[in-house]
Amino acid sequence: MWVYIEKISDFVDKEVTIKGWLYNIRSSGKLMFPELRDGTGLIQGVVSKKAVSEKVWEDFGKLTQESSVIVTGVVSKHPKKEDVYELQVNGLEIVSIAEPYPITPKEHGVDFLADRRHLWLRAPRQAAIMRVRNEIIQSIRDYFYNNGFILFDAPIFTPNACEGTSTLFSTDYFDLGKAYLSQSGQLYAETGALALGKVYTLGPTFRAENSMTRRHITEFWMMEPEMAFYDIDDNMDLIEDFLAYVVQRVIKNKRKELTFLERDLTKLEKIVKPFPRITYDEAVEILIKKDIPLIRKTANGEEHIRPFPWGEDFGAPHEEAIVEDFDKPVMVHRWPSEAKAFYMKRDPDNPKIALGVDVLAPEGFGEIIGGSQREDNLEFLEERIKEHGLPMSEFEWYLDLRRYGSVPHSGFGLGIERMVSWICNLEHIREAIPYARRPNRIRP
RNA sequence: UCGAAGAUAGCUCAAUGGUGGAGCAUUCGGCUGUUAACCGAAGGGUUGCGGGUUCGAGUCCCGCUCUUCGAGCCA
Repeated sequence: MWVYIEKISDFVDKEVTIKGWLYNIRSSGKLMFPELRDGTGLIQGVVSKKAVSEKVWEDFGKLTQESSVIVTGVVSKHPKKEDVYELQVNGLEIVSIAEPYPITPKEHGVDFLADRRHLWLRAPRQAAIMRVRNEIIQSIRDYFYNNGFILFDAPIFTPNACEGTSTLFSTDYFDLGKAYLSQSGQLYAETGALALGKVYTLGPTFRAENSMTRRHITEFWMMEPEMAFYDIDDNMDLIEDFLAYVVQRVIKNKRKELTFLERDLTKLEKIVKPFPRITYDEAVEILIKKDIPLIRKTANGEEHIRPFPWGEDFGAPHEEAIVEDFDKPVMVHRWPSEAKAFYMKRDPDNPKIALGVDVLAPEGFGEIIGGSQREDNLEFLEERIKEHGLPMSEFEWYLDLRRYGSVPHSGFGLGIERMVSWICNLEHIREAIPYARRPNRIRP
């Protein structure tokens, strides 16, 4: 009977068939130990020369790394290791002998591996990450489905820029001139919220930023919920409830994979409600207390400005300093409006403040969520579009949301790959998606 | 875009300005509990590209290309 390796413990002392690939093989005279993988896990086979036919013995000798095989044998417990199973092999059918495989069980450089991403994904580590990614996305879909949200897919081709055109990829669009690849589905999600109440988008987004860091890719998946009649505080309530749900569910269902990735689960287990909420003002106080300067690049080097001046956005060292005292995601809210996007609502009590919130993941993973209450006043929004030099005509449909039954509403955007990086404790975002697109890489 | 480091065998890396090596991978042989198995042998190189200094350059100098790491920008 054909079984998958992840279910192998249900078949102890039974004969089973495994269909998969040879991951590695060791031999010791009259014994061979082929390691088999089938996409769901790894299992070690034991081939004893006296227990198998001469043909099976010889065929095992021909196998190369990643050769595809159908192996039959009896499942047994490992003689020395707890909760580890082996396959006492009695039959082998060779499906295909692999050519010399470039990715050996030894170490490789990241560029070498990235060139062979289509093969690298077969590695147990990469497969574990992909399983965690799958669980994260499924948790997100289940959370929103079970909480009354409607999946509302935003278009990828867009005519306008949400926040300036310098970071947009463009392409020709028939007789209509340029189309841009979406860098956010938010504006469309807002239309969905006013149509359906609570919606979310989940799809690829694109940023033409020449950012060569461990936290950036040019094509990434973003999940953006948008809720009518939610204010900034309702928004933060949702963020912490949602994040805690996803993290706890992934720990529960993907413990084996996270353990394999050497993730410290005690740190993830602490991700439960409530999360710390601090205002931008309080965050600046922390920076001043810790004497973290604002660093400005100048013609002849760097200028260190202290104390940290109110109104400036935070960089990596600032996020680090703010988060290091907490072991949960930190929600920093009520930002200087100057530094924030045109669609964020101004604080009615203080026009210098925008009702935005950034969520900084612990352990130095930085921003994983950006959100806000949206500007719902027609005149204010028109003003903001003018201030940002954006073409009013492109936003008429967006402004209609403020003309026809405008309501307070809020939402946020979560970067899926940053979430995966954080939960798996990855050193680089390139491992968080099957095929990472970066400024210097578009293949394979 | 800026800053730093780097590019040598299929891979990961050594080599004081003086005959380019090792481990792994590959091929062959040995071994009845291996697990990044081990032991023995063999094959494998235009030292990223172009120029310069020198009796002599992988090594020093100049230019270019590419990679990695960091910063900015952001999710």
